[in-house]
Amino acid sequence: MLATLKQTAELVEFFRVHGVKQTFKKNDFIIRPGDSPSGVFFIYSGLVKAYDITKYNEENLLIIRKQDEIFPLIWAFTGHEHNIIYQALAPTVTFQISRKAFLDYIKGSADAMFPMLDMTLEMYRLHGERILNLEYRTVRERIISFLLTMSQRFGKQTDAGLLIEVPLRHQDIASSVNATRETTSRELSALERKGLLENKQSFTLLKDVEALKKYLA
Amino acid sequence: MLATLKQTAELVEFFRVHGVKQTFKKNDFIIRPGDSPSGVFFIYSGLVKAYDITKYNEENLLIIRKQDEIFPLIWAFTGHEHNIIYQALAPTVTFQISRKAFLDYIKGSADAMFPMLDMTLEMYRLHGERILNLEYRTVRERIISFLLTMSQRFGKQTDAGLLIEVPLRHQDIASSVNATRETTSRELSALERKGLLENKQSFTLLKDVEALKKYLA
DNA sequence: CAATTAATGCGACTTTGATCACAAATTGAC
DNA sequence: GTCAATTTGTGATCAAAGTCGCATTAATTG
Repeated sequence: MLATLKQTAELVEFFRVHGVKQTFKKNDFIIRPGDSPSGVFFIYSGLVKAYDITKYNEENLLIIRKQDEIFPLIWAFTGHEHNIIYQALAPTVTFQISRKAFLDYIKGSADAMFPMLDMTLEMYRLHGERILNLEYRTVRERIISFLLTMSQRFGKQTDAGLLIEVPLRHQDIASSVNATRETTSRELSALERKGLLENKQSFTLLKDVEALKKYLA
Repeated sequence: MLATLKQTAELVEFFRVHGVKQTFKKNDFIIRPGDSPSGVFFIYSGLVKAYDITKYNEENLLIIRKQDEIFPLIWAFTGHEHNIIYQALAPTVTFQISRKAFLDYIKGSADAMFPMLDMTLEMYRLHGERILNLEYRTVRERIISFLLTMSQRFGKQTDAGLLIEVPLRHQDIASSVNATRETTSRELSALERKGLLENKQSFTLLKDVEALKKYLA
């Protein structure tokens, strides 16, 4: 991390003071299909799913954003729009400011640049991991690799295993690993039957991380 | 772009003055398989291919870097190592400095942050495009989408069509679109036979961009 | 400019995973 | 809590692309 705690705290403070607070329930849209972003959002608490709709009308999960992150990141800096949908995956509080106010602040505050660069590097790194994940040739391997990557960002160690408290539908996982929902359902069932994990609509529990990693060797 | 021309010029100047100049011939390794980066490289001129080797011993092309870009980007900032291989795709001149000197400079110069953030955003955006590309269900569509994306970054309009003067082997394209070399060869041949493009080892010419785009509709 | 190495072309065959089609289960809304 | 909507489970079938194998062509190097 380049940014200091102080720099990060200042950024949060900027959004709290100058931003418009909004609260979202689970499944509420923050940026709807086809909408232009109305401003730059800072996630004060909660989880936000970013996805797009393919030409086959399927959701393609791009990334899940969490506390202290900003979206839409590329638009915030470049103004470049893409048809990305942002939807709360959990009760979420955001602070929103206009793109202009955001850019003015960033350009005027050297300190604010550090958290921004950190965040952008992290998003770049995450996308890089997703690309590397695709090297695996079977859907099973890619699912395992995807879940292990998710656990780095969202996993909590419990006595039952590594818990990922993120609502992931099979379609979400499927699109992340470039497979169909059906194949993904079948593979998840197979892994559950082996006792390696437990996948529910509100969480995924990796019960035997070591055994899962063996699949990737 | 956040950075001004002046800020970019200063960054180039920093590397020129403090960096060690190195020249590479086509196909020379800059960072070899298994090597730790010896420093942060700035591409003064040329083209650099970043790829990794899969567990099936195939090359997986990650990104092609060009003039005014820095690599390895994530390592430069975070120290996080990846087994990424960097190889010159054309005669290339770089200036190399130590990671420490790089970080000292970045942290001390607010101006240097802007080109860095621009660069990182662009890399993030490119990876995002690659992920979106995978929404296409057939190899043919993904190849076309990949080549169109490449043309945004490397394409030059000529009277014969959009010319991408980058040496792309079929394996490079194949790994970028998650297909095998063989399938990619067959699809490229089919597209050549239709007169839509011409693919040689040193360049790709998109002869009928409109017809190619129709495949993606 | 040979000779060696690397990259491409393509046939024949196989397989993974896509597709289609519902039933069952889970979740959300009223 | 009940009903509707969404999500998941799974069988049967099929095809797109993977695999294997080797000939041909292009590029590199001494």
